[in-house]
Amino acid sequence: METRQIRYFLKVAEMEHMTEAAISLHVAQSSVSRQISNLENELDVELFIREGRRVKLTPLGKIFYDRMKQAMNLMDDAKREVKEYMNPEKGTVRIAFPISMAAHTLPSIIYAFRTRYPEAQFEMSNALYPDLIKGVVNGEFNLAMIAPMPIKEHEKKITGTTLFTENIVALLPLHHPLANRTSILLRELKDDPFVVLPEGFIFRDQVVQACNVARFSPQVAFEGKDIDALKGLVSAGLGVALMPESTLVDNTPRSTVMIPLTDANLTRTVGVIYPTQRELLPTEQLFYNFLLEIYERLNEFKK
Amino acid sequence: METRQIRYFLKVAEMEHMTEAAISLHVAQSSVSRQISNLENELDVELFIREGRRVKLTPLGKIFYDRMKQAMNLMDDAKREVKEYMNPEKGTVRIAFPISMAAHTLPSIIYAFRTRYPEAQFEMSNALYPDLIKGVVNGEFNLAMIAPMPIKEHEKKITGTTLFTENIVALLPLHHPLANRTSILLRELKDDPFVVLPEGFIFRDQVVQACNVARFSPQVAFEGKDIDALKGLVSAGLGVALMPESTLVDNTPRSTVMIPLTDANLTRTVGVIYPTQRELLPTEQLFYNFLLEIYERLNEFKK
DNA sequence: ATGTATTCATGCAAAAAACGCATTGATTTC
DNA sequence: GAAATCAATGCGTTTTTTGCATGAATACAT
Repeated sequence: METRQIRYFLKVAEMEHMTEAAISLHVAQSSVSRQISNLENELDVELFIREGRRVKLTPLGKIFYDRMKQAMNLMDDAKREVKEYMNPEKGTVRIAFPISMAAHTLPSIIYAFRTRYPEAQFEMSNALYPDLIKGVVNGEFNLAMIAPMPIKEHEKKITGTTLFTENIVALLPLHHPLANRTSILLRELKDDPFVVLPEGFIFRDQVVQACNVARFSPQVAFEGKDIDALKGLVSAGLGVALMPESTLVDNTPRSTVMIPLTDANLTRTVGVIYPTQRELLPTEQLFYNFLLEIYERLNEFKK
Repeated sequence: METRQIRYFLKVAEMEHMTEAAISLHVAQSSVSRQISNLENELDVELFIREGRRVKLTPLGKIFYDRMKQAMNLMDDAKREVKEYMNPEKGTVRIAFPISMAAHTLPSIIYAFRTRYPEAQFEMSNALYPDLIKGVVNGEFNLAMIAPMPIKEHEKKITGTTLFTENIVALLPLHHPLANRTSILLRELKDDPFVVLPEGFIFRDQVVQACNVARFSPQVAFEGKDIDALKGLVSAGLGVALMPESTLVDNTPRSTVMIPLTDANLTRTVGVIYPTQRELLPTEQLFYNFLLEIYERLNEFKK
């Protein structure tokens, strides 16, 4: 069982297609086919079902995939750890975050971090809420920004810290009747069309729940698959939206206005998580400490 | 980073000797040397210090060793899991246990298990108390019998069940003044020479502590490095010993006599542990369930 | 101190493994 | 039913690994 075989296996499993996997791996299709075959021989097990011209993982193959994914992540991390050990400030931070932080929160953190450590590298990916947690648990990445902070249920496998609490605000088109107010109550929007994220996004659920607390069900007019899409929809006058305040800092779209909500508890907690079982890589540890330090000072300042 | 390199690396790290590692791996020394060198080149790091004709892990090498050990255990386990998936009853149970269970407890359990699953295989190893826990955590084995059951401190990483509670009894030479009694108090042995396990064995500490509870410090005459050695020492009349009852069942040595102790709480809990983070392999799961079932019935019967 | 025995690293040829190409047979698509 | 796509396989080529021989450095014994 050589890592080359495992790498080929993982790629084929993900693509469910040998030829494409071979292209993606920059080797001939025959090589991939043969290595997979060797692997199956060694394990004495069918990992793929050849149905017609497709290959799909068998149930057993899926189990094997999960295990190998984890093992390879472990090995890759170890490699990075060893390489970064001597000078962490030149290493790489691999971090994932929800789309809502892509525009402002993350960039400003990274900017600050790179001011102190100019040679640090970043690998970023965004993911939906459950995948952030899953990714941290199975080692796809070791750090994730997340909002809201997950609760007890995952406590055994992930550890984290709340960095700050931010307000949720309303974004209205400029010609909206309430656009001139300095603040509103959420319930005042009960008859407005809402633009929200699609099902599956945690922030959509938070919006709907907030409305329910304000004793109405939001009338969903449009769905946009990221925060910027929502902004566009509001900007076009197609509805109103709720957003975390940080996504609007320095970035309120044209023809819209941001209005604070005076409802109680209309906030979300933003934090960072990492796996309990594994240690952070040197550079990531540096970044994590940096995060805590920065936000501790910032929160202190707010008081 | 190929698994061949990692296997060579692990062996060299353990033996601190390339030539011996090569012999143990059934390859030429030059191959091992070359692969280690390749690995170091790829990682761009010194894994070993060449001091004279020895090789020792650098501090960084130690970190890498731990990571790789874990990764390889994961891969090996995955391989076994996949192979055993189809028919668990033909698979292998890898289990570790303290020496005190080597004579009676383990063999009788295994005998019973093999009566139901005649094709099951066993790989057994014994280890000191802390290594039992360490081994389960880092994946050297997935199951360990252990006594006493460890407490909270490791709760996050290991899970386990208490199987039964057994009495601790005294083993006396046949000509001992108390040898004809049907039971004694531990304190009656306060002036006797004791034979005990060496430092580092948990059961030694238990014995000493039990004596302290009986308000005396045992006078240690001899140390034997396993239970059978202790039995021999008692049999030769060199002292008295305390032992878990199960180690004497069907096996009281010649010229000795086993006497129950009437002190309260002179018992130890015997249990089985497995890692919280990983799932048991199919055959091991079978064995674990078997254990629970057997001892539940047995404990029921005792009442 | 000097010689001898070990031990790890390296050059080089042999063996083994992986690769790419071409082709086959099976299946899907139009 | 023809064309296209895909995975498997035979085969010659390339790459990698191995083993042997050797060299350099160190430890040990006398």
